Amino acid sequence: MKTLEKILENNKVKPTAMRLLVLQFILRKKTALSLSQLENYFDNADRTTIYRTIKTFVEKGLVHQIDDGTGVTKYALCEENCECEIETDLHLHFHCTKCEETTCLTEHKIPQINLPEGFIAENINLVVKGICDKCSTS
Amino acid sequence: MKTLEKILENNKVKPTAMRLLVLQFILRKKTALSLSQLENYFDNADRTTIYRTIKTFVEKGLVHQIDDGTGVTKYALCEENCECEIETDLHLHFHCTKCEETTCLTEHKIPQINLPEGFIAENINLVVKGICDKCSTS
DNA sequence: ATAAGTATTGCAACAATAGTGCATTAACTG
DNA sequence: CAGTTAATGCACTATTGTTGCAATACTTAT
Ligand SMILES: [Mn+2]
Ligand SMILES: [Mn+2]
Ligand SMILES: [Zn+2]
Ligand SMILES: [Zn+2]
Repeated sequence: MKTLEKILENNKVKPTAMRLLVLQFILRKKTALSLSQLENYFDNADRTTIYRTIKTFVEKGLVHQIDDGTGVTKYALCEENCECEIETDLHLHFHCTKCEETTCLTEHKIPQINLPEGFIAENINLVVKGICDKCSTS
Repeated sequence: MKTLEKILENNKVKPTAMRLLVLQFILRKKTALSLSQLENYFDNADRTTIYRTIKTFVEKGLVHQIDDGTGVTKYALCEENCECEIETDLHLHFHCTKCEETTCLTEHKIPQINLPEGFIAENINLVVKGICDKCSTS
């Protein structure tokens, strides 16, 4: 069980108060989160600070961004030793249309995609929409 | 070769002047387009009218929306007898990071995705980013 | 310990996209 | 032609994301 400070230091991020709080929030949450969720939770913190905190986390490879098709960027913790690019990861994401939560399916890698002649793939984003496990069994 | 009017009527859309012009523009363009591209092209037309024209086209199944990960929704003509949902289609989309054009790869269907227990898929969006055929051969 | 330099934060402002309310105009129906 | 419905134009709003800059906090060298 690593401390919050250790996690930040391992990713070469200086552990400031705000960064520790944001990291704690991300760690506790099992699904991906948006900036506005953080803004609502830390309602006396500055919007820009939260924005730049997440930006730093993304740049340092601590979290990855997810475009789940809702128009709002989501963020989730990277796996340990994760090799994901800055923009996306190789695993697929699930967006539940009922609870509106976005989940990283880290075990489910994106299958091989074959493209027409001349197209060169650099990055792939695969988002499945539907009903998540929690919502389907309740 | 169908006339523009026929295409609209087949989709139960009344052929107004603006709708015909927008449809013509979409038909001529081989790649997906954004609202701002339409706004720039029809620079004396009202933004809202263009917005609602596209919205009507989407609702009537004439075009489908594409979330290509750029943050700007793109629109492209549906194939004939296309069974695509309102939001997305079953084929994959390619976004070129060089020319910034988004292409429908209508022949390339999204492969079967298996999900963890309890997750129910309703819709899948797969976007590949990279270099398109035109940009890779020039 | 102090001063200088660097990193972080807070505030204000901006831009782009998306969307709504409502009055006006055009088209259609009897 | 009058009455009804549909489409358009204008103004305004909301949200997300982003930047500039001044004020703090933190670090490092004298
Ligand atoms: Mn993920
Ligand atoms: Mn398409
Ligand atoms: Zn759910
Ligand atoms: Zn290209």
